Amino acid sequence: MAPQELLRSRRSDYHETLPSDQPQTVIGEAVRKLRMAIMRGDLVPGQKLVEADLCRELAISRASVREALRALQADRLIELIPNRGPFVAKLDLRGVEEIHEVWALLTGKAVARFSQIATADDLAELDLTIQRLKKAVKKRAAIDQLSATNAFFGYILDRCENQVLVGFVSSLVLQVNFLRAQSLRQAGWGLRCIAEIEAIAAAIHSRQPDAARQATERHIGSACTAAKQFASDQELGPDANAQSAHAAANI
Amino acid sequence: MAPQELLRSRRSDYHETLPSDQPQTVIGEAVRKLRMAIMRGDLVPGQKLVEADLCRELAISRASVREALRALQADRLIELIPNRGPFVAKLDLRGVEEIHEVWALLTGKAVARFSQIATADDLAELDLTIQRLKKAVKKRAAIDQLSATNAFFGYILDRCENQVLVGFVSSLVLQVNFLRAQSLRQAGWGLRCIAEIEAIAAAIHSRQPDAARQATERHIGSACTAAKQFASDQELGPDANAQSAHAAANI
DNA sequence: TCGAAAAAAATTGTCTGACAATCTTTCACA
DNA sequence: TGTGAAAGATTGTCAGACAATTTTTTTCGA
Repeated sequence: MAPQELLRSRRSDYHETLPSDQPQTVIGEAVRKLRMAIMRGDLVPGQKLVEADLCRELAISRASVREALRALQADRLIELIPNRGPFVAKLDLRGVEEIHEVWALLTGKAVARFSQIATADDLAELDLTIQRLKKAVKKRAAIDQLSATNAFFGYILDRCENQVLVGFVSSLVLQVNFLRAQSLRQAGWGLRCIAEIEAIAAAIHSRQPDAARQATERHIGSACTAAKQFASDQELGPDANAQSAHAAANI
Repeated sequence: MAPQELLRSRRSDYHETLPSDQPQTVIGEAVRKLRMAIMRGDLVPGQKLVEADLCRELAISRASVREALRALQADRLIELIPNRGPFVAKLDLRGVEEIHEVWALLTGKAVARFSQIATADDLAELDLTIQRLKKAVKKRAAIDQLSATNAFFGYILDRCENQVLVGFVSSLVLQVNFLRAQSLRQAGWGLRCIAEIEAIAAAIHSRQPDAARQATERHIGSACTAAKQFASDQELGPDANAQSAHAAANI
């Protein structure tokens, strides 16, 4: 009923950082908008989407909406249930754990390798992102904090020379981003985050791949703990959907 | 021009083993068929696909074909180039390496965990798949050999309690399967494969997670070496496409 | 004869409209 | 107060259309 306004192109989001392809096509644009809406939490997990509504919101045809939804489905951002339509993907506790587990494994690998091949410039660059992170935490700018964290790992991933790895990590980040955004607000998380990331950086600086990996896994481990507090754990049965759908009506 | 006949449902393939969802919808079925055609090599990497042809082949509408293609695109099995249409994804040497690298990492993790939690029944079950593998190698049944190998790792992955991990590995296998099928024919690969997998099994039996992981990484490492021999390395410029497209005309 | 320019044919991106099959909601009734 | 049937939504899929773009073919001049 009430327009959901997925389309407002609130730029200057940290989101731009991650996936920025396919700008030219209507469908690519729709995928981008929907992805952002989900990451940002405008689209609530479990919420039922109605194709006709999305057509209106995005001002595109149903055929295009459906193509976009297919793409999102493959990213596990939405579920397409036959004859029932698309739902924003929901993560239970276990799902959050699984994602973080793989995330830690992959990122740990990237960090370990990075610590072996990083140049002096790389290290300096990395330290800059840590400065950014500190500033963001100090001024309690949650979004900037996420952005800086992403920049830190993004820099490392970009240099690890494995696009497959980068793609997988991006996909995982996309899936839990809406939880991360919430857990950021948790008291004390900012400081802990700084400490953990500095530990990683220290290990990298001293060229200790294994220590760097372990530090990374610890960091993502605490991110997991934080995220789990916000995961829609309760298996409330069929009501859950209706509920979140309602919650989303007034985006 | 000449019909490509993607549709012939050559069953009793090992392919059924891996991805078997969405049977009920036209699009899901199309995705399945296209996936198999690619894995099997009926659709040559780099080949240009024409939507209208696919409509004819699969006997479905263009809208449906396009939805299916979107799904395949997300799996990196095809590339969708704006205004130029879909192409069967091509892997260069580096791509093959990257895939195997991540594959080894993820599978290594799964094997390590499995070796910690496997029950006696699990171990027995695992040994059965090794018997199957040996039989397949002995009678030089390439397909059965792949099937048995998949069964071995599939069993382990299924028990590792992480769907995300399983999903990623499946996706990777899908992408390199057509290469694996070729490299199987390499002389001596069967025996080496047996030896490597037995090494993994031995480490699992003796509950040595780390040894098991290393053995796994070694195995996938040699699979990578084998696969690389068949990867379309040569960057032949624009002709490459035309060429493979032609090659595929007589499927 | 060879390659560039122009014309023709194919193909893609996207939309509209349609309709049967399948959910959901509503409502009357026991 | 529950329940089953009717009415209303929504999805799955198709057919057809058309501008924009790409590819192929044809035409021509050097």
